[in-house]
Amino acid sequence: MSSTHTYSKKSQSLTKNQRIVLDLLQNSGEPLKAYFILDSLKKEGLNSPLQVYRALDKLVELGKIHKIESINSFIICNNSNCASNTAFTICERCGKVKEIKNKYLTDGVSDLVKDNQLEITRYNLEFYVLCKSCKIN
Amino acid sequence: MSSTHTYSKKSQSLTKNQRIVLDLLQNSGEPLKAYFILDSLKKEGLNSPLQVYRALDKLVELGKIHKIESINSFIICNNSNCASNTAFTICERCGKVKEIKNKYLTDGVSDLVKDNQLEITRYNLEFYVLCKSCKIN
DNA sequence: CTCTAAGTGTTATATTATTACGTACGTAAT
DNA sequence: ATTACGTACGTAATAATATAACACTTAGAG
Repeated sequence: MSSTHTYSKKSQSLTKNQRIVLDLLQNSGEPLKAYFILDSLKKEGLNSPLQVYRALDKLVELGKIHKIESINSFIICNNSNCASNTAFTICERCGKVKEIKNKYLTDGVSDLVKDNQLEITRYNLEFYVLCKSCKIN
Repeated sequence: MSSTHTYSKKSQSLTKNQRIVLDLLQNSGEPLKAYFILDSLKKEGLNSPLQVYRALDKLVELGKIHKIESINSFIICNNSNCASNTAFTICERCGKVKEIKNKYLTDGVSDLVKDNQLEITRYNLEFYVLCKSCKIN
């Protein structure tokens, strides 16, 4: 028999602010900066940096987005279940960022580090590259 | 034939500001923040953030120090020849940072990434860990 | 000596992020 | 139904991090 409740738990769903920030990042697909997000969502009712940062913090915690530390930007997560371990390439010339999905890579890194007798709780890998189109032109 | 010039390049020696910033990081061994460095070196004649950032930028470029992006801090380089590729562990509990020197790790990462058909120009890896003493206590 | 690249010193300002405080609201225990 | 609690919200103020612009100086190559 199913629950008599017809509504889902609050903890399963995002709040309005979290939702609109996530949607923006989702639609963009690119890394966005906090204050850009703020400007973009002024019309949705976001008025202060803190509202943005709180939403971003929560979304990072949930693994729905990632922070790219070296450019102070946030990007939608392309994978599933990578709340703690992330890897990106960033083109040095055009700035394009991609999340590295290759399981071989991330597993391999984990193994290498484990061999080094470290207890890893999470990691963030940022590879600066020359992307294909920038390599050509 | 080789050049007839006997270079004693300027690039071999650091300027005063670069020197005192490097010395501070060397003596500290810990990651330091730019404004902490500024405060610490007021007595040596550093008066503005820009003086610190310029010295830091140059030292990073020379590979003598590294920036740890996720904590906006700078640390003396423990290796040699790692201007472009760096890897750190950061303890989640006590904040202690160590540069990973294990050649096996960095070579391994390079290989993994090459297999992934990326042309890497440099990378920065930040592993959050529980360090030995924090694991015990 | 002269030219040039790199560095300096200073002021002002831009960018990124957090503290502090009070309010609102959903959930679970009483 | 009332209370207590945890989480999120809104707002103002401010802290922390980093760069722009400008004029001047210095070191080294030629």
